[in-house]
Amino acid sequence: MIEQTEKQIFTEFLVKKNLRDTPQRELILNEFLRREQHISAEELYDIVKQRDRTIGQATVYRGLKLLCEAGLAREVDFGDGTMRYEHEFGHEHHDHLVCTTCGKMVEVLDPAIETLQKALAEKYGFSLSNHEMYLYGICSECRGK
Amino acid sequence: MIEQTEKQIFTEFLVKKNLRDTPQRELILNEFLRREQHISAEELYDIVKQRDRTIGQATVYRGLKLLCEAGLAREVDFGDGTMRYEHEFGHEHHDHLVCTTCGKMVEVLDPAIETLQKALAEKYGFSLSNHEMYLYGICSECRGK
DNA sequence: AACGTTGTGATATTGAATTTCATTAATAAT
DNA sequence: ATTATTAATGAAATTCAATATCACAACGTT
Repeated sequence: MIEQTEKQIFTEFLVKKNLRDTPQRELILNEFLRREQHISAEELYDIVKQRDRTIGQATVYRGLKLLCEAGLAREVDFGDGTMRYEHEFGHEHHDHLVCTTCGKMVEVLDPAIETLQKALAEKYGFSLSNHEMYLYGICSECRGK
Repeated sequence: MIEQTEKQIFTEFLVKKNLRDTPQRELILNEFLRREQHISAEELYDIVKQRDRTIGQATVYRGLKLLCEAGLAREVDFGDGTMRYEHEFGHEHHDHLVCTTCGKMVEVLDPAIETLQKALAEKYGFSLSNHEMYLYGICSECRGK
């Protein structure tokens, strides 16, 4: 069961960092794992509030940060002023192809591009640690109209 | 003289849009053109204030928006919560290679990557209109330490 | 000069994200 | 177990970039 593994990772992370396993953190983790879409801290806050009326928004922000540190979540910035979070575990690195008309988002990966990126960085003496690539265009459906 | 050309572009843009040529807009344009680095609205505001003590910050924000619309500036988002602006005119499209240690930034362009990006988008039925690519790594100087 | 339009600057507002801090809960020590 | 220690929480305040509001000023036209 994958979720089991992710919870294990989180628990191990907390232990290693000398952080505590709290009901709030469990709840944040569970609700985050339960959905596959990109989600903002505020959206997740609304969701967890339904299960724990007293949870604070700061706790959700803090919790999502922890998930990132634990390698379970990753920040995604679509440039609309709100940071979103996506699953990291079980999802290989990928880039994003976004339709500027309907907002549809496709996760893409091109090994050839990845290789060239590394080579490009090295050409300038950089050792590449990570990258972000967002491709913006119009999807076939939107173009059909 | 390049600046002349850029001012001409701006003037033509204002005429075409039925907007007025004001001293504030001239000042914002001039001070923006005068520096080559990426600059934030707030930074530019501090600069133009030295020449016009009464200029408002909103005017600078609005002015930079106009420069973007006129094709003279482009927004760059390094993900630190502040939007920066770079020259667009006379600067072909390029991507960014950023050192995560010292913050050094290099403008890069790889035609092979550009081609593959287009192909990748088309593979998913998207017609690519633009893209953003940020490569993060450590430069040779920082690695030497 | 009078009018309508656009621009400006001061201020207020927004909205995401973070900080503060008193209180509460989890862990460790006894 | 009880207590002491430490970390986490929640409410509220704060930060900061960016935007909106609005009275007033500058301009252009007739």
